[in-house]
Amino acid sequence: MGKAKANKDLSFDFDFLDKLVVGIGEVSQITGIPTRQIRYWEDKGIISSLTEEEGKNRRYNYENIKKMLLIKELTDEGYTLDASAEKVKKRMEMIEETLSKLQKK
Amino acid sequence: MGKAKANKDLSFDFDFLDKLVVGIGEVSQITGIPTRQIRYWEDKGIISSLTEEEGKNRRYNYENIKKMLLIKELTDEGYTLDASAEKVKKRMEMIEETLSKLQKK
DNA sequence: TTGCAATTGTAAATTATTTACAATTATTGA
DNA sequence: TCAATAATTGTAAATAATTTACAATTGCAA
Repeated sequence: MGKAKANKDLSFDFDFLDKLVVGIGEVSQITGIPTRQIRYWEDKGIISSLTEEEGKNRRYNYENIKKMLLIKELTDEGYTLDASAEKVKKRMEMIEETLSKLQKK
Repeated sequence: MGKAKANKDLSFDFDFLDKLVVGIGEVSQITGIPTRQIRYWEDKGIISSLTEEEGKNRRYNYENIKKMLLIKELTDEGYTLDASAEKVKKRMEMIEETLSKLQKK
């Protein structure tokens, strides 16, 4: 197997992450955050979902999920929810910057 | 922002992919393969899901999804379903090898 | 102990998925 | 061409998962 081929398969994962959209149950499984808590955070405006029409199931992309994981990290450390959300904003910007660089490559 | 920090955030994505488990609706959105077709492929034994109990909703991990995408690629090229499945086996091994190397790092 | 932040509980309605049976549409070799 | 097989698609009824809304509970700091 050539190294070039392996890299091709891998770089594709950034397209994959881009398409990745999952429901609240999956997010809960992935992050360990209860669905009830995810909805609460959304009610509070801390996070957001992609869902357009109300009544339809919530959909989250990679960025949303990443954000939840970061917030969870910080609240576990002892920060309040609002403080965590504030801090996460800055980290999110970093991540986006990193990802966009890698996508271009 | 330090480069080290960015790398840390990124390497975390391999853990993320590991935890990633999604339902059939999401897989359909991500891959563009209709849910009906995904179930058909599963019936035929071409792909598999993680679901243990029957009647419960199907769950797919990253490997499953990747496999579907590869099969779709090949059938679109004109290969039969069985031939595609055969070819994909080998490519899957490559991908796993690549991923496991990156996870260790 | 009061007030607020944060989380959790749950019922009824709705949305999404499952299974099972069947029909339809290519494709291929005789 | 035609028959056989591959591949996909349709759908109804049952079940699983999610939504919203109203409320209760828990934890913590002033």
